Amino acid sequence: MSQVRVRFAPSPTGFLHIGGVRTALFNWLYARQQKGVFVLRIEDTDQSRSTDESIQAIIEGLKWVGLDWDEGPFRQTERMDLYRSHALSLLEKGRAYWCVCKAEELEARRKEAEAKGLSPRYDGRCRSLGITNPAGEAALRFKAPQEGQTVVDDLIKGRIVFDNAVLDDLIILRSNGYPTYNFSVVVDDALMHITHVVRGDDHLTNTPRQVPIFEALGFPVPRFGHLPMILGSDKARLSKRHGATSIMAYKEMGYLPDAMVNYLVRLGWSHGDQEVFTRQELIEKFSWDHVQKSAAVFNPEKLLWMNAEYIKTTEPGRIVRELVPLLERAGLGDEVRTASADWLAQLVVLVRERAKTLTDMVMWVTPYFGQTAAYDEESVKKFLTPAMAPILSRLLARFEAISGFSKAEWEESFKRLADEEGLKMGQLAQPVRVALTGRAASPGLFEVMEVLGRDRTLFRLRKGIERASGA
RNA sequence: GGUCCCAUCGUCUAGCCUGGCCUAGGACGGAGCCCUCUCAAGGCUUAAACACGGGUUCGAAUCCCGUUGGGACCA
Repeated sequence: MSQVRVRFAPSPTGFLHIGGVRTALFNWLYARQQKGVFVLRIEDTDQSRSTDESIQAIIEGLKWVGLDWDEGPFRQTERMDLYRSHALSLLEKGRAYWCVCKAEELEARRKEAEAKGLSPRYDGRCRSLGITNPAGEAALRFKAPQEGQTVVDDLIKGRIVFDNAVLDDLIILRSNGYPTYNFSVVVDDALMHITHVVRGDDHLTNTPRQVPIFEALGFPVPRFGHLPMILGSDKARLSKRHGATSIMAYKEMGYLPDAMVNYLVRLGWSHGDQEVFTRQELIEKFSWDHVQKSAAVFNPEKLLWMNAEYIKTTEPGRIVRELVPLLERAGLGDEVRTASADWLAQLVVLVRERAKTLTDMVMWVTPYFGQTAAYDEESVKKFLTPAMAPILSRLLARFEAISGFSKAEWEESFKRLADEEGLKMGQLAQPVRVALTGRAASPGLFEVMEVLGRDRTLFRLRKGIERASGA
């Protein structure tokens, strides 16, 4: 058994799409599992729509989700000679012919055929003309088989039979000298020795057109696999209307690449009831026969849940690394630089089960930087009332009386005071919470104090008392 | 129009190949309860699906045929 070689072959006409990432992911998983080779190929034959920025976006996106390729990126525009020479070799072999039909004529005949209720395929009128040296504009057409069947044993859909009688002689080289999509793909896949062509469902009907070309060229025909599409909530093909579709948009929104990969792989693939997989597990457990045949609706809520799972379980240090750039962007650069790695990790642990995204986390983590907390006015009004001031002062006095900081000790002291004042825990906790964090919602009070440390806890408590009694 | 693909809770899916263990399981989301210093997280409970119609069979979500409905491609 020869080595598995798979490829991801996007066309660079915009950002890297979620669907593209999933196609790449399935190929990548299979390559890694089979100790095979993952090739990246840029299908930029359509030069009018291809841009260098898009190529960068593809590379950037794949890197972000950690899908590394072993060969490439190859660009079709650098391989034009190959397509031309192989097209001409088909001509020599008598498997292709020059067609001098004009575009307008073809269009007219197509309409006519359609009007008669016939299928609008090329009628093959140049097929037997045997043109050797076309005078004017001419395209090269492939002599497609006209009888028999083309059978594709699809990795995902199973056995599919196509009648060759419905195939027409498709153009492989346009009159301008450029190869057509169906031809360049075949040449590339053949020359790159791709063993498994795994791509979107939308290419399924291209397959019976491509298989005879492999054969005519004398190349082995690869296995094919067609992945179902990803749909939006309205079951239409996923598009901007459904929200973000660019993979990098998810980075911007604070998603973790591992969460993204985990969510995407579960969109169409399953392993019993398991939802969360390490990357190693995915590589080991992935299999084509558990890939769903039908299209799947992209569900942002489940992705969000998945991301929260990863935020909760990923090693804090790694979260810190992802978070720091976002904190810098939020204007906390100086504070972050003076903070220790351990403290930042502690901070992540403090808020991690409340944050569903890294962007979320920035919001949760902000109050713990700096000497003072920014007050949320509504919370202040509600909890830092003049009536609370004397009680908070007594709390401050007790805390000050304890040298050093011990969570257990401070908590005990806090509860005793609440008890003596005839207050429920919550009645005392909320004002303190606002004093310490500026907000009415936060992690557990004593964990907050621990992260703040003794000095800042006391400082913020004093500030809170000032605020409650005066201003 | 032709060819091809697809069809289990709102969504992702298990089960289908190798019929009975399925009064159809899990997950997200929803509802409710519990926990609780707030917000979360967590725990428990709950509603919710085999597209339809025929066959085959003692028995069908599972096999076969058809219908319907989606989708892709070719233009």
